[in-house]
Order: sequence, then C-alpha cells, then structure tokens
Amino acid sequence: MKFEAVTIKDIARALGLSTSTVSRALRDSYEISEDTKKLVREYAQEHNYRPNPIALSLKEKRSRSIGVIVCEIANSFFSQIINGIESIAYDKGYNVIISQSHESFERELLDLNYLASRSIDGLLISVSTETSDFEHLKSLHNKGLPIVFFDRIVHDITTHKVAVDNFKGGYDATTHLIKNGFKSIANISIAQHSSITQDRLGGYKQALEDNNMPVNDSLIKFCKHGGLAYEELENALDELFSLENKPEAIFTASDKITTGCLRYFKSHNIRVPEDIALVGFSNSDLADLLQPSLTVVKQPAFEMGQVATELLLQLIEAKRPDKQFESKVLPTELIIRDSSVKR
Amino acid sequence: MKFEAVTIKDIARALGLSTSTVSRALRDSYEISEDTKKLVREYAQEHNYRPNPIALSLKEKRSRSIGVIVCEIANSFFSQIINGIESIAYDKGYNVIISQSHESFERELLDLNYLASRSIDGLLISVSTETSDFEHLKSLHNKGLPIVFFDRIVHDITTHKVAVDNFKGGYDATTHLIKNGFKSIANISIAQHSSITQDRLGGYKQALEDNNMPVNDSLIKFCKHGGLAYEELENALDELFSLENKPEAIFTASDKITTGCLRYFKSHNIRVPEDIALVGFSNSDLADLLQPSLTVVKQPAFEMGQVATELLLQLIEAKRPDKQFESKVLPTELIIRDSSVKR
DNA sequence: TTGTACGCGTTATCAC
DNA sequence: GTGATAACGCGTACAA
Repeated sequence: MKFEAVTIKDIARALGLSTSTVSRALRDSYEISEDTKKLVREYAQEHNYRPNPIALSLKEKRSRSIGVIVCEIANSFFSQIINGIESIAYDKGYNVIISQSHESFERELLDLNYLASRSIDGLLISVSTETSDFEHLKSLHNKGLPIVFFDRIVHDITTHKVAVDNFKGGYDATTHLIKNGFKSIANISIAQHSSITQDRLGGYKQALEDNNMPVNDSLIKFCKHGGLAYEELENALDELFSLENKPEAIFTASDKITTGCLRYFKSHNIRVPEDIALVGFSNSDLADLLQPSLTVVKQPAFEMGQVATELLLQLIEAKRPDKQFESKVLPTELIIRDSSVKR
Repeated sequence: MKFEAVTIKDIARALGLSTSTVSRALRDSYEISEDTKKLVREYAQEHNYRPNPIALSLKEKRSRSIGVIVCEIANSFFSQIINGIESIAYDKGYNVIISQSHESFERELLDLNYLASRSIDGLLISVSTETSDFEHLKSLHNKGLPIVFFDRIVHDITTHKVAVDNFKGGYDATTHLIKNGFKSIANISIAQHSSITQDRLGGYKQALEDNNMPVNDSLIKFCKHGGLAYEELENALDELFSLENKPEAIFTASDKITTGCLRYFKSHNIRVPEDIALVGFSNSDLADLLQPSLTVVKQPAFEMGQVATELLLQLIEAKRPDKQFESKVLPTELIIRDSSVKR
C-alpha cells in the first residue's frame, strides 16, 4: 500500500530493540524471552503490523501468486473455474492473476510474457483455440515454471492435467440424440486440433459407429476461432442448412457455440427441437430458462478449478521436483431438457 | 518465477562491469558510452533479462497491483466489469487481484484484510449487499489507500465513484410497464440500504407518482442477502403472490433477482407476460434467448470497469493527493422484449 | 537472551 | 564514463 505501513524497524526503534529481536519475537522464536515477546506482540498488534509480502517475496524468491490464462472471463464455464481456483488459492494465501487470451494465440503469448514478468510461482492454463504451437509453454516449463493444464490440455508437455471425460461427454450426448430418434446428427466444435475437440468428436463418432450410423464429414464443422465471433458460427450453420441431407440434430462442443446456435435458430425461425434438436456442452446457469430449455453436457467447473489449483500448489511447494504427474479426469453430466426430445 | 532469472548482477559479472553501470545502460542513461550500452543491451536481450518486479516494488514502495472486490465473478454483470478493469490495468502494467465477497460483510472484511496485506496500490470495490458499516473502508482510506467505488457506492467516503444512472434506469423500466397498461407493479431489490436500491427504488416511485399511481409498500420487497440464495427471493415472491392485490408486473433491480423470478415463474407455471410482466436489471448475454425473451435495463458494464480503473490509476499515480473527486454517471439502456409487453 | 551483518534485485547518490 | 555504497523490509547465520 502507498500509505506508510509499520515495519519491524519501526517497532525495534520504538521499543529500543534490534530488528532481529523483533523479527524473532514475532515468529515466536525460542531464543526470545517471554517478556520481550509479549512486549513486541502487543506493540505489533496495537499498530497493526503486517509483514511486507514484497520484502518476503524478494527474500524467498517466490511471489505467492499464480497466473491463470483462460480465453474469456465472461463465460459461465470459465468464471466457475476461476471461482474454484480462487477458493483454494485464497485459503493457501496465494494471489491469483487472471489473463484472457480471447482465443488469440498472439494474445496468449503476450499474457504469458506478462505473467512471467510478474514473477508468478506457477501457471494454470486452458490454451486458446488458436494455439497449436507450444514452444512458448515448453520453454517456460523447461526453465522450471510449474504448469498445470486444465480443460484444453497440451499433451506434448509432461505435467499435471485436469479435464473432464470429454470423450464420454460427446458419446453420451450423441447417444442420447440417437436414442431419441434423430438420424443425421451434426457436430460443431472449436478448432480441430484442440484436445477437447479431439475427444468430444471422438465420442461423437464412436456413438455413431456403435449404433451403425455413418460418420458424415460434411456434418462436422470446426470454428477455428472458437466461435467467439458469431459470423464464424453463422457460416458453419449456413453450410449445414444448405446441405441436401440437412441435419436433424446438432451436438455442439462449447458453451459459446451452443448458445450461438440457439441465437441462429431464433433469428432464422427454426424451431427447436421440431426442426432441429440441440445438445451442447454448456455450464450456463440459465440453460433451464432458455427457449427451449437446453439439454446440456455440464462440467464440474468449480471442482476442475479446485483440483487444478491443488495440483499446482503441490507442484510449487514440492521440495524436490516431482516426476509423477497426474491426469485427472472428472465426470460430465448429461442434463436432459426440451431441446433434444421430440414432442 | 521459481526458476533462476537473469539479474543485473549476472550481467555485470559476465561483462566485467558494475551493477550500476549495467542498470544505467539498460535505462539508456546519458552517462554511459554507446559501446557499453550496446554490449549490455545485447547481452540482456540474448539472455532474456527482465527486471524483477518484486525488487522494483520493494524499492518503489508500490506493487503495481490493484485489488478488486465484487460480490461474485460468475455473474455476467460483474465479469463484464472485470473485463473492463483488466483491459485498462493490463495496458498500464498493473496486476488485478480479484476477491469475492459473496454478498457477505464478514467475507468482505476478510478480503479487504487480505488485499491490504498483499500491498495493493489501490482498491476498486462494489460493496456487498450486507455492508452498511463502512468503518473498515474509511480506515483504509484515511490511511491513504486510493479507493474508487463502482456500482454500489458508499456516499460517506469522499473519493471517485462510478455508477449508472440508477434512478433513471428504475424510472424508465417502471414507466415502460405503466405505458404498457400494467397497474399494480411490484419492485424487488437487494438490501434496502444499498445505493443502487435507493436509486432504483427512487426511480420506480417517481414513475408511479408521475403517472398518478399509488406507491404500495406491500409491493416493495428487499432481499437482504442480494438474492444469492434462491429461498430468499422465493419468500418474497410467495408473499407477493399471496397478496389480495396481486401484482401485474414486477420490476427487479438486480441480475440474480431477475433470472430468479423467471425460475420461480417457470416452476409455478406462471406465464410471462400473460400472468405477470417482468422487467429487470440484467447484463446477461442470454436475455434475448430466454423464455420469454427478457426486457432488461442494461448497464455499460465494460465501460464502468474501464472508467473506474482509469480513475483509480489516476489517483494512484497522482503526484499530490487530489482533492477534486468525480462521480461519474453512465447511461442505462432499456431493451424491450417480450417479457413486458401484453400480447 | 539479544545484537550485527548480510543478502534478495534494483536504483539513486556520491565518488573517482 | 564508471564504480562503490546505501536503501527498500525481512529473516537468519553468526557473534557477543
């Protein structure tokens, strides 16, 4: 803080002691007499002494802050994750510094640079949809920066990872559509190379195969930029709806894309589920209140944030570099509502 | 970062110079010869030297980080605000440390304590709905911590403040309902003492009066805890619907309360707007996709975050303590959709 | 039981 | 034009 805080030196001067005595008294060292301790403690209490975290950081070569990079804060899924991150970090006395990549690789590089320059002790990251080159992360990781990946994983880098069972999420959603009688089922995901796309798409394909249905590539669309810009999704949907074999249902693999579809349908007077059914990954609080209420694959976002943070802090506070890394897989939940059920 | 970063000392040793020379060379001091500068710059570049922000903080007695306290991150309105805050802070090289009060006074005290102990240079806060005692903030403010209030303002403390024209927002929403033929109009807000409640309720009352309609206190409800718990809102609605003179419309004064009403109506099979009309403050991205699409009073949240941050940084970086404080008032926008219009 | 001196990384001041 | 030194706040090895 800008205003003058009480320092150990101030206390020492006021009490006619040396700074080391005061320091030790405050840390309840066995070397200090009870009388002195009491004196110091009372003075410190009264003047609201707080150790200066910056001085401590400099000394200990750790900042007690962790960096977080997500594509967007203003997105239910990620804000719930951040909530989970904060809940753990706060308890352990760590700062959380949040940066947004806005799904841009370039911006992710800037963020990373910024965070590195802020001396973070560790990094939690869900890589941007554009990111397919991981050198920037590898380089930092090799220099010793503890990293934990969550949501969108980087397989190339060996460290802790936390995600949901994306394959099963995709499989369950697609199976649900099939069981409800929908024949041609489209899939819209973020960039093709993303780990979540790979897994969710894999589940989608497996479900089709298990039900002896063909996998039709013209029904599979990717939004390279994560559908952050509506136009991107609009193009994909325009293409799907101009197909001879129009889809009867869509499985969408991200929050933004899911709600974007609803918006497209509304503006094109396409009825859900009569004209087309919809199941999508979404953590929106409002899914039950939408028109129609939305069948979703929901992720335990809060827990994901918590688990990732616990792993990161464990990594940071480990005495000897750990060589055993975990890849935690959390369950998804299929919540069935009106958007996917024929009336 | 945990891993060893290159320091000025390292460069000095490697180049056979003194640390002061290196420091000056890097800062392009006129005292240093071009040759030396070039030598130092190249070495620094090559070894990716970054000044240690912690050491700088210690020296400059400023942390280049600002604290933010909001009730919740996972709320469109506040996540948009945080977006605005980050956009400015990032540009100016400041960290943003976010804490959530979860609408609890006690938690707000803890947050404040935590942030103060992290040596923030300034504070942006929208006080919790429970907060009616401002001594904790006054005390920090008096000690010299720059504070800017946004959204939920504290009038008792003289500093910069940023909010929307809440009175007009309430007035416009209520007037809109009146013009659409609704007679008995209820109002549900967060805690009565909150600045936004005062202003929005004021606008509501004024609109009624301007249209020669009575203000009926039994139609005015407060959610002391901000409606974070659904039960609180449920009770308020139960009471409203058991009135002899049931409301024909509701004006809700916060995001959580607005969508909570929709949820209540849905579970009670109350049709909107046939059985009851609804207009509420909300910044949800999904308001247009809800059932029914929601008439909202929308706030320029992103801008609010930006303006508040600009004012705070101005305060922090001011040479001499400013005595001229601004209270910025941003416009609200009434977006009319189906929830408030008789069919 | 208490005090002195040093180092963390940086810059400002003073000296040469 | 360059170097040595002190200072920011803290904890601790070493000295007394």
